[in-house]
Amino acid sequence: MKVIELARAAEVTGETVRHYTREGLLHPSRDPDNGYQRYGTRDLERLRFIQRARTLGFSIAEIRDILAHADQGDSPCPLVRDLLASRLPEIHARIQELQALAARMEQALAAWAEMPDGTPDGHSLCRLIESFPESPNDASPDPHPRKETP
Amino acid sequence: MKVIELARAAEVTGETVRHYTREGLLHPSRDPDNGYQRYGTRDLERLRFIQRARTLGFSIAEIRDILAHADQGDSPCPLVRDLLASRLPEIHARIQELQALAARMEQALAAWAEMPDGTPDGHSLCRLIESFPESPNDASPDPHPRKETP
DNA sequence: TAAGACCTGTGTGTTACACCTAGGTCAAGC
DNA sequence: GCTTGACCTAGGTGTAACACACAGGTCTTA
Repeated sequence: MKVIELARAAEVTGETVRHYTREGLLHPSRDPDNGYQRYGTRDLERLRFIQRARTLGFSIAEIRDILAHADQGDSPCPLVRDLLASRLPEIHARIQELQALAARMEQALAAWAEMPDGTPDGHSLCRLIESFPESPNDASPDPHPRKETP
Repeated sequence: MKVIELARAAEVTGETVRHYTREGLLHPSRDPDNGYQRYGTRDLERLRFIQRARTLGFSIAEIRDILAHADQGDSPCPLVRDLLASRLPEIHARIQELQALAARMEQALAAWAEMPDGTPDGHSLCRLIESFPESPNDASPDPHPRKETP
C-alpha cells in the first residue's frame, strides 16, 4: 500500500499517515524502484490501533511508548492503565474550567444585553469587559513569585 | 514601572508582560538612559483588561483587535459581543467532546479491571486498547476525501 | 505525450507563553 | 572599587498534532 491507500483504508488524510511515519509510529518499507513508502496490513492494524488510542486521549508520544513496549514483546497494558488513570482527573478539571468559562460568557452576554456600548474615553477601553470581575475564582496556585528566576 | 514591577502589580510573570509587549498589546516608553521599557498606570489598566478578556476566552489576537478599536476611539463592544456569541457554541461542543472522552476513559478502566494484561503476540499490540470500539460516534464530518488536494 | 494524481523531503504555521543564550545595568554590601 | 544577585535587552527555541506549501520526481490513463 502507498500512503494514500493506507490513509483511505483508515479514513485519515495522507498527511496524518506521513506524520505518524515521521514520528516513528509506523515503519513502512521502501519500494526499491522509486523510493516510495510501502505499508502492509500490519501497518493498517497499527494505524487503527493508534486511532483507538487517540480516542482514549493518548498523545502521539505516549502511543509511541506503548508501541515500543509492544514491539519489544513487553506488555504495554500496565503503562496504558497508569496513563489513563492519571489523565482522567485532568480531563475532569478541564471540563470544569470550560463549564466555568461558558457560564462566564453566558453571564456576560446576558448582562451586556441591557448595557449601552459606550465609546472608549480616557478611562475605559470597553465597559462591557471592564464590568466583569477579574478573578472569578481563587483556586489558582500562588501567582506571587518573589524572584524572576528562583 | 519596569517589567517586573508591572508584572507583580498584575500578578503575572515578567515573561507574560514581555510577551504582550512583543505582541503589541502594551506600548511602553523607553528609558533613554538604559533602554529599559517603562510602563505607566495606563499599562497596568490595560494589563488588567487583558486578563479579564482572557478569562472570557478571548485570544491574544482578538484582544489586540479590541484594543486597536479602543485606541482609535471606536467602540469595540459590538466586536466583543460578536466574538463571544460565536465562540460560545464551540465551547459547548468542546465540553461535550471532553465529557464523551471522560466517559470512554472511565468505561475503559472499568472494563479493563477484569481483563488480564496479555503479552503482545503477532496479532495483538495491547488487548485493552484493541477491545475498544474504533468509532464511538459518527458525528464527525465526512472523513472520506476522494482526492488528496481537491 | 500530456494531464492529473500521487510521491519525496523539508520547512512553515498554528497558541500563549516558558525557557535559554549572551551580554548589559543597577543597587547593596564588603 | 568590586562582587553579587536581581533585573534588563533582543532574539531564538520548544511545546501538540497535524495542515499546508514548495519544488521536483513518478505513475497511470486517455
